[in-house]
Amino acid sequence: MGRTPSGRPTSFDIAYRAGVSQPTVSRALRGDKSVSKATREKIEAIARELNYAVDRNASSLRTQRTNTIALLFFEDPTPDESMINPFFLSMLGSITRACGNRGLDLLISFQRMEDDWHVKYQDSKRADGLILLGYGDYTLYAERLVQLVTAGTHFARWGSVSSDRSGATVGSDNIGAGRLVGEHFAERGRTKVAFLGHADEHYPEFAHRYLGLCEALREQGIEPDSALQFDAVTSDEAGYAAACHLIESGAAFDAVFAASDVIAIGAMRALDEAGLAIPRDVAVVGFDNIPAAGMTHPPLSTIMQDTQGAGELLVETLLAHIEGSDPPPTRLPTRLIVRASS
Amino acid sequence: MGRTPSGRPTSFDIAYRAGVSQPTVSRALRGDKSVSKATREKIEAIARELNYAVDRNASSLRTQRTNTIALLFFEDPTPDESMINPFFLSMLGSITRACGNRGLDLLISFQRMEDDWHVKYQDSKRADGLILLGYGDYTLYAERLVQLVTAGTHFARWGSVSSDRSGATVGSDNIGAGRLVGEHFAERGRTKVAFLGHADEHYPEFAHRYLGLCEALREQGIEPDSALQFDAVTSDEAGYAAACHLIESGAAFDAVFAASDVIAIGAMRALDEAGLAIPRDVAVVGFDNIPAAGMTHPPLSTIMQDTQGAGELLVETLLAHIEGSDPPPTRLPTRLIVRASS
DNA sequence: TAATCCGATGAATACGTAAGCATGAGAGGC
DNA sequence: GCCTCTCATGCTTACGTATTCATCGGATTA
Repeated sequence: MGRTPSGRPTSFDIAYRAGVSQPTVSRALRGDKSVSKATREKIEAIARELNYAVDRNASSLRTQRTNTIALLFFEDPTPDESMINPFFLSMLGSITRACGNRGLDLLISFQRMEDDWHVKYQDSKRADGLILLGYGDYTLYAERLVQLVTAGTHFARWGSVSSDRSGATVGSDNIGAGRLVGEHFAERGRTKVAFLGHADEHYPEFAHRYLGLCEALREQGIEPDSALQFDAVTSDEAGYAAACHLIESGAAFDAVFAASDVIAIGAMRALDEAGLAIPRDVAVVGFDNIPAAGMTHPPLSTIMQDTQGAGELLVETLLAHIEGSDPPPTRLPTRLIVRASS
Repeated sequence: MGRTPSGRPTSFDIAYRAGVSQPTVSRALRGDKSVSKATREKIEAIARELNYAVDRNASSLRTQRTNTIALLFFEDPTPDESMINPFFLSMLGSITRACGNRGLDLLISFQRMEDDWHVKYQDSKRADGLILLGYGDYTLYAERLVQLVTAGTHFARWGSVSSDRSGATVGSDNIGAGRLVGEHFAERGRTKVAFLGHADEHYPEFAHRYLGLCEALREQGIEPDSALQFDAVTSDEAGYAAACHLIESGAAFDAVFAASDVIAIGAMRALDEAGLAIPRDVAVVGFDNIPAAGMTHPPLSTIMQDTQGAGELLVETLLAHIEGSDPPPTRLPTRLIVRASS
């Protein structure tokens, strides 16, 4: 009696039972200081008893905050839809954790990018902001970013840091990572280093990795040979194909730096089929430290990115942006994991 | 003029500009038949022009529907938080796609299970229902399921189908899959088949796989030896340990059926270290067909589950449940992928 | 003792939408 | 020429919360 006959209890029901008004219930449950301790405890007890939960839609409608962020993936169209880059899955894990720790809900979508992300998520009040995880042609992506910025959308993206200032950005120090690999090869006495991955503005992260590699090699007195760079997007097949082109080119090489582990795995298959021994004939280093990297034959040396920190930082950056500040881009350090392939 | 001075436009702003009332705007944008074509088009044009998006909180508050579902993971506590079972990641992909196709938003959480999922998601109107993906001790999980059922929560879970009827369930035909493996080994002339994975009520999916294996072997006149079953949860290390126990037991065996690919991968390492050749000395078959299964040495034979169909079916089942029906449990067929390990 | 102030609470309202009911203008039948 | 019927639209309200403002009893101060 005295409450909604059927269905979930509302703050009015709690209020009725506690002999107070609805606003007092709202205040009590939100921890407002102005509610006396006795009243608060009474209300909390009743709320627990009735399994009461604040209606998030009503709450969000009133406060204009959802405490939800949307995680969106941008990717090159692939034939196999079900494959998700393992590296981004690891990011997904760290982002979910970062959100969980802050009491934020996480909405995810792998849908191909459309024109209206800002409309669909922020303008419709589904989320307070967006986190963008992308791999694929950056120049296509960049257009959308500009749209988002002009629409006033709050977002933080993972990617190449220095390319421009379209919104808040967090990324690995790709140049530094490339340098690590270059130095590593130089130490091992490798001088003819091939790079498998795009090295142009369409894939700025890959380009930076290549740039760092070249810098380090030059510092060691080794002149990198641009004829040893072969385009590849992140896929097994692209890695295989790029390695085949490298082999067919007839150019001499004793090391391969693949712009991602997935590329490296494809490349190792090609090298193997060509009768080249790893690491004796060719040292191979990948990028991302995906789980599979530890299971190849031989196990793949690779660059580990700080996915844990990345998730935290992306969420933190996004929240700062939502609060109105303009957080500076951040570059995260990387680490070289040396395994048997190099 | 005539609209909210700053901020997003509302249906009232659209109405004002179109010279109609707010309800007409609402109806027009929802495709209500009772709005004339001319009016509808006018309203749609203005809405597009103003970048109008329906406020989801207001809409959900009014309709009591969120068009959102929550995807929750239940798992055994692991030391390494960042590792997510690759099989479930593949499910994640198919579920996101299934949701996307239906215009549903997907909320995800990997948070350790708490007492109040129903409160947190359904009672608070964050989601219309839940999809539960779990691996880990089922008996712990089952308690929560009962709570959810008694709370009237809408949910669909992935898992062992026949164990009980706590809510809507979708799962693979694990017994049938076990039989496929048993028949496969029998064809290959293997008679002493070990099983790595729990086979009790705590892990009913694994138990069914074992059951199917035993059935098939018996039909081929081979009596399965329960001394060749060794417990293992899904982890690399558990698989390695189980295989070591098997080897140390001194029992003769010429085949290993691992309850998951991750277990199989750990087991192959142990077999390798023990100097046993795969498949010459021991044939190995895994379960799940994770991406890494194709990259082991030798490539791992395994059971492929229909993750694509599973995602669709889970979403479909959940929606049916939300609509009030009580969908029957569904068992999805599996397929044996024969690679070099068997 | 009267003026003041503070802590705790209640009354009223706004957030933006969707749905039920009422209304009015034509169309058609007789 | 009147009545009914349909179609398109407007009026009003409810969804459940959080916030602003007003209130009121009691404690504090001069």
